[in-house]
Amino acid sequence: MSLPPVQEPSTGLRERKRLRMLRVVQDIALDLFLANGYEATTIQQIAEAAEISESTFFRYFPTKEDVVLQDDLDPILDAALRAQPADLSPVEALRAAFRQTFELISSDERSRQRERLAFVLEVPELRARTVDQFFGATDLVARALAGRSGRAADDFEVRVLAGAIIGACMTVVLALPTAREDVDELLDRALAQLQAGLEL
Amino acid sequence: MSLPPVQEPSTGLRERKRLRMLRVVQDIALDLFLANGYEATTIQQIAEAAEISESTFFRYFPTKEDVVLQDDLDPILDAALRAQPADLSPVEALRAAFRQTFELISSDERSRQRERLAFVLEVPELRARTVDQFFGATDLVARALAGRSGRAADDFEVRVLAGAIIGACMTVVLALPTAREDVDELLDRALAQLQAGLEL
DNA sequence: TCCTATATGACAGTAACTGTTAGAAATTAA
DNA sequence: TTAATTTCTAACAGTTACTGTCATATAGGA
Repeated sequence: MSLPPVQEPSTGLRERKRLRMLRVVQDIALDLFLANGYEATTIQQIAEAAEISESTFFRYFPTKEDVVLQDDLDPILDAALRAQPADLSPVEALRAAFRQTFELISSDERSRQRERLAFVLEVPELRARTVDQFFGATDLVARALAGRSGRAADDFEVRVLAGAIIGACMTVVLALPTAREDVDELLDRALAQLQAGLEL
Repeated sequence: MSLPPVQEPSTGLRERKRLRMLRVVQDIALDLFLANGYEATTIQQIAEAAEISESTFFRYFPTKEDVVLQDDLDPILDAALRAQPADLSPVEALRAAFRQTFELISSDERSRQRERLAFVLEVPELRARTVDQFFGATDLVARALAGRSGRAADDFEVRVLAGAIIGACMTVVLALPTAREDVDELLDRALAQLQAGLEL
């Protein structure tokens, strides 16, 4: 089960070369950041290490932050969630979607991703950018809940429930860098707790 | 019931003058932002309009964002939450704390605050900065939950529950600009839904 | 009233971007 | 293969947020 690129259609040499170079730049940048710190590393240094111009850097990534943040996981999770059978409960569907998505990440890539996440959470500038991911995820879950319950996606109660679910997942992500368990196991525990009710 | 300054101790003339000027700058800056847009408004323009130097602006606010974001509400909410009687359920305590905090805001200030919130949510740079407020709020709630349930604040289940509560509140904040109801009413509805269980 | 501490303004400098332009490389057509 | 066209790239100048330094001014205390 290999991880397919999101947009297959444009498969010219130029596009593939660009994509490959883009990943290389991300890799080099992360190494530099981890070694010398985020602020201390300039885009000029990244450009020099990757042997591209600063112009090209900004054509690849709109901001310095995006060189760390950009990945293709969101649409994959989205697709996985939509692909879940309709008779699953919303939380069950989410649990399954998470599991499938994380299975796509190979085990050597997994430690790197974990390192990246820890770094994102500890750099204020990068951590801040995760808001929109949370908001987007809430939208996603709200739509899934709406589809499975027959209510509107902008229904207040649907949105509150979606927010509670994502909020719980959020704490898992935060706890991850210091936890010894795997992501999917912690997510599973959190969602199971929600399914069982909110009591302590 | 007037809104007391957070740090009473340093009440020198210099300090009061500084604080008053700081609020004036915030007010002028928000007007400029609302009129011309966040990015289009430079710090130079704000400084000129407020008749201070750019140096002074940055001595007041560490970043351009903070001139919009900085306020004293967080410690007040914190104090209100701590002041709730111990026999209230966690969610009940939170509802009461919210109600008390919002009562402190006078009605003419309230529309201004609402305008500000809508603006913060629509400017990516400002919206991004709300993450840490969410994380901080989750910590706050986790501690409150821990204190009321006799469990540790870093207990996994405590944190998941705190995350779910804050996640639900988050959707309320997001819905606020387009809602006709008041904040405290919507928060109350959301928290009541959580208390009743997570079903739809 | 003098002395000290702190706030302020002016200045120079850095780094993240933005926009433009010329040239190189890849795609398409002949 | 060659020619025409499109698209990617490098180089450059310019703007703005932000940092650090230094001289000056102003408030608080003796």
